Amino acid sequence: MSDSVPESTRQTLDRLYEDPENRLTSLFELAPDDEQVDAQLGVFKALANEHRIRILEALKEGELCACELQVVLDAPQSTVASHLRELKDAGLVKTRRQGKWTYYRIGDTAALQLLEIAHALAEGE
Amino acid sequence: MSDSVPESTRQTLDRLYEDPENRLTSLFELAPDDEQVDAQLGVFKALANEHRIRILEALKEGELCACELQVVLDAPQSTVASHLRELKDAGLVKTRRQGKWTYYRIGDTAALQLLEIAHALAEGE
DNA sequence: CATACATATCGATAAAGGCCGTTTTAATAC
DNA sequence: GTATTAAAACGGCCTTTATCGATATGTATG
Repeated sequence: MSDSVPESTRQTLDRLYEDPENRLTSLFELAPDDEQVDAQLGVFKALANEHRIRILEALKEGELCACELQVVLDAPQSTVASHLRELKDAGLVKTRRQGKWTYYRIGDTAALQLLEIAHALAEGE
Repeated sequence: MSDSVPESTRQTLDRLYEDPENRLTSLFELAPDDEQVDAQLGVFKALANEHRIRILEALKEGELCACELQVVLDAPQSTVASHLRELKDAGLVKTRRQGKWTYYRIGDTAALQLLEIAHALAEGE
């Protein structure tokens, strides 16, 4: 495995550690597998937008249809629709169709936990 | 307050509810204040990147210097440095300078909670 | 002082994401 | 069937973010 390590890196590590070979190995072991990172990334990307955060906050109190969310966000229909699509794709909201209305609700309480923890974390700074 | 509501919205709500005026009011109350959303947004933006997630995962086990994180990420020095800057600005990591090395560590255990919850959430899909 | 090296910042380019008017689909009522 | 309305998808334009070589800054050592 150490064949893939550039010489410059090896030299750096040589200077830093008694046992560079061992340290190198443990550094590589710190990398989580791609699937896990991709999964986490999908969730955080879905949350990394003001409109989408506002949608989830609004849905705390219960389900709302897309047209109501347009009022909450004060944004055009197509804009709101695309954000709802992203939240749904990420599994953060679920939908229920009733007649011509589509109702959105929180898909997993973990989504609310994320919002709360992020809020608390930012407060603490 | 209802002066700021477009006529089209009012008409939609008229069709939907017995007491549209009341419903409109409660819809507006669903909006959290800008500061809270900004704070949450800052956290999620910082987490919405594969390299930055990998950095935090690597720091789970303890502090690492920037040069070690270059090995973990297998990315150029300037790229890693800019991600570290973002994580620091977001309060997700803290730094300690020792000689010419800068050591990075998790700034708040809430950061690790976010990673875990996001992972679990995505698994459940 | 000069040199070496770790890290930080700058800046140009490339990639990704967001916005929103328009169009299409789907459900309902007549 | 037509008309109406909610929601979804399309597509062009624009803004934001990411990348990474080059340069600057900071910190040791001789």
